[in-house]
Amino acid sequence: MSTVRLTNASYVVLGLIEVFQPATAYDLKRVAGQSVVNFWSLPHTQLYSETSRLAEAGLLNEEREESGRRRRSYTLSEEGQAELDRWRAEPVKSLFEVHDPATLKLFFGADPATLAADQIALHEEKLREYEETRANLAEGTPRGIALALEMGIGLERHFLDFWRAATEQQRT
Amino acid sequence: MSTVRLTNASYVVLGLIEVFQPATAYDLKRVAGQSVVNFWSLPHTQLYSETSRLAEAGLLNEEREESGRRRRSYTLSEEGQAELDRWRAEPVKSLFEVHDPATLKLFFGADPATLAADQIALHEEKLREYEETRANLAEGTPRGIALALEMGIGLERHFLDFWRAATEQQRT
DNA sequence: GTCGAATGGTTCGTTCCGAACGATTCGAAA
DNA sequence: TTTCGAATCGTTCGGAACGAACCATTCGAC
Repeated sequence: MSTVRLTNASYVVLGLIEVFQPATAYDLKRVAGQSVVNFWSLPHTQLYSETSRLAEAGLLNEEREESGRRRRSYTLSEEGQAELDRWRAEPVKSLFEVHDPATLKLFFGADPATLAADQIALHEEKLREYEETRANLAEGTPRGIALALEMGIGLERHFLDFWRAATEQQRT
Repeated sequence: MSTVRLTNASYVVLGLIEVFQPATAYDLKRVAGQSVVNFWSLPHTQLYSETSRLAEAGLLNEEREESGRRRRSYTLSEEGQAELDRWRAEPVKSLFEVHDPATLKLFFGADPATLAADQIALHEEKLREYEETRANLAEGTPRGIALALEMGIGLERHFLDFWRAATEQQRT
């Protein structure tokens, strides 16, 4: 219950737990993998370290199975809920950051057409995934979740347009 | 001259040095700040650690001023050049990753309109920057650099559209 | 010539990342 | 009803990435 610095990764965990509690790190991993990592990427191992960090800080309650897998299961504590609510109401004054290995290589002189072929295939696949998710969205899905999905779909379309254009211009 | 693991950050440094050599970490910081960090974000301190890491590995030559600031100035070594060329020719099999605090908060239930106001202002500012950069682009600018800039501009437009739409839908 | 601001440069503690691995559970074939 | 491979579940660990904080040099204005 020492004070820890809360990062965006912390709020990923708190936010997911709020909805899916009680949940194990593995539960979070599965659900994060098709939602939140699309605009806040993190490795699954961080869900393990972050949950125990937050439990130690008193923002999560931890309960551990006595036998078998000895899973640790988490729920939001009152402090955790309060912290999450506080964060949610607070404004955001910074922009996104991107790590795009393909554009990086393009920038440093790699052949656009070669890059484009691979990137187009990958982005198409991703777009298909998103659209499937959207098709399966339940009735009462919160607005924020639906909006975030639209964000991702729009992003994929943008990248697809970009790489397609990059191939075409090749003839100049 | 031990072997180090080369990361994308390493190629950011190698790629920039190739063009601007001889260059100090500070030189890289300035030039990176308005180009490469837009699609491969990194803190400026990493340019210091990465340059010395690469010098130690023999991919950069380091020369240090004897007096005053005692700046370390770097040039590409033959091995560095070879490594960069190898990397440039190698295909990219992965997609971008994003960290967007605003979409994250949106996803977890923050008010879209409130977020949108701030985000629109920030993205407009960024877009203005990009367009200024484009306006000042020299004649013989390599194609990759121009393309990467278009990528960034398109990205900003996408985010602007998204947040504007998010505000409008508010009335539903 | 001095003083504040801008520039230049680095250190350090923490978080993030991901390869690698080990342990349970499940299902199908023997 | 064992057994073996695949899927699931969970964690460790070393190194890269991050960013706050700080100090030093140089510049410009008064």
